[in-house]
Amino acid sequence: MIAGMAKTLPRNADVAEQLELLSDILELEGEAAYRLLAYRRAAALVREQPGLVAELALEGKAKELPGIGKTIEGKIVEIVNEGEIRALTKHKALVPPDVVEFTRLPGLGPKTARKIWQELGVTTLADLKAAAKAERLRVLPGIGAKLEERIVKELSGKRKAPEEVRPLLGVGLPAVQAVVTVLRAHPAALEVSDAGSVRRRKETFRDLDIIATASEPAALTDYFTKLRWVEKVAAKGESKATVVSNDGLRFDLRVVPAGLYGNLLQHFTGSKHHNVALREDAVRVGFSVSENGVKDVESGEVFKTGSEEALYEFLGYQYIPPELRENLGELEAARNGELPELVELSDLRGDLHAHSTWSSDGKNSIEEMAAEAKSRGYSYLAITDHSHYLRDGRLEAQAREIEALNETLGRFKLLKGIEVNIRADGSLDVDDETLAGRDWVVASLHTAFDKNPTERVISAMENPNVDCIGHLTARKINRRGPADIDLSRVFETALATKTFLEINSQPDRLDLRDAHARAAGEAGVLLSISSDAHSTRALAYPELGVGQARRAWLTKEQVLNTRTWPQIKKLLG
DNA sequence: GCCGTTTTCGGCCCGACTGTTTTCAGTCG
Repeated sequence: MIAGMAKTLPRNADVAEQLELLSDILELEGEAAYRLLAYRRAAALVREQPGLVAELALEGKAKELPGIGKTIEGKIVEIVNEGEIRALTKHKALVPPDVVEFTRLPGLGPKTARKIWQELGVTTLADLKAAAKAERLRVLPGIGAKLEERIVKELSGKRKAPEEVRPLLGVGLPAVQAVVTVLRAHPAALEVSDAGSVRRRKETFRDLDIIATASEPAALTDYFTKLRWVEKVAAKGESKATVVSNDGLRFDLRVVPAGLYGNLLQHFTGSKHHNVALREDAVRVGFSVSENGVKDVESGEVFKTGSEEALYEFLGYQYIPPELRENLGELEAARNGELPELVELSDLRGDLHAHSTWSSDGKNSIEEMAAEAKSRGYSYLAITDHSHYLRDGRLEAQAREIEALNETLGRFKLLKGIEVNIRADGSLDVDDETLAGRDWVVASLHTAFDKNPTERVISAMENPNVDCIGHLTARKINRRGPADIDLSRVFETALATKTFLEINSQPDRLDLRDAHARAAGEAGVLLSISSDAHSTRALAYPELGVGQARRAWLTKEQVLNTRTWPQIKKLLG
């Protein structure tokens, strides 16, 4: 690329999408499965990278990522130079676009879609529905009345939203924790745990998984389906049930034999990619791993365990915390005994981003916020009300209130903070002299997210009064995508200017997100985990932020507010 | 197409469920 040439590189999501589409199309053409698997793995990997994989590909460094080789790297370069993978352009012309859509229908996979297309000449969704209605699909071997019926039903329903909305962790986590608590109290229950993506603290989820052992499995399952908030029982057997709650959340309970609890908890915690990689590793040393145990292929002996820890140990790994189980390097690190000791919620000593009624959207007074922070065991709380509500002498009045309260709070300290806006031109909406009088200054983007966001953040960091950047990309999960921030430049500037970055714990922000926070940590940037609370209740949000920090492989040392306020002050220089 | 604590060639996770079948392929997680 020519130096200085402003060329917009494709986002990782776009690269991944092209790789996935290519594999879908090739599969419909009958291509060998393992090439497709390689594309799909590469796509999944690309999605989870913090930096632009396209940039790495241009430098010839994308193939250092496990799962990307010379060929796929070349395809990514094609996306940069020509907008699309050449093979994708070519093969798109060979397979009717609707045939790819066929496979999105539940129960209809690539093999069946291919047969319908090739042998019946059906190429559009409308034709497919008509053929199913006219019972013309059942002439094909392997297709019967049931599938025809299903196709008609699926295609008759109102068009589903193009992308399914996944509920937020902040909604699912308390919900699943409440159900786990209720089930544990049942006399038949022995062990009960959350599982699945929520246990891994992934930012959104599809359903909520619970694993249990019980003296009487049927009794526990039955109790589960009769809890008062259950609106619908979608499936129910002796040891497995699925229910939908009155707020639309899907809960899955599996009651498993005690002797297999470790194997099954591991299996149902996932992620899928982690489990696949773990099983591949095991195959190489002669073990076959499944939810039913670890089988020694040669002797036929099966290792079953009630403990997840024992399972990882048996396979030759350190115990891998659920938050790390994404096949992003944790297996290798665990094999070598190099996993980091992850930060925990109880490590937090204070909160550096919170609002009070001085911000018009705040629900509680400073006094109430302080009492709640104190009761959480914190030794400090930064009140960072929005700058625009603190004009015309209100800032001074607020400061006096904080000072007066500090007289009454013993060793607990309220910090005079402020959250300033980074304007569209990169300047701050509060003058330097005012900022210099505050203990703690957070600067955030709140508007014009597509207007030079990187430059604006950098110019804010270069102001010596700014201590921390709030919610860096300003995304709102399911509502607004992230601003296009050049992370490596931001990290570089953060280190040079001694500015911290935040993991904002608001359920719909979680910003920095996991991959970004991991990259920040690797770059040596310290991160604060803060609530951005606008009410006393929201001071509990850092549980979610700590989840993201753990997914980002962060240790206690890499998190700023595991320190006391005097220690932080020293770092501010 | 990718990759190596046997390997640069010859493998590539595992099982449950479903609908279609008389023994299994395809789909799903």
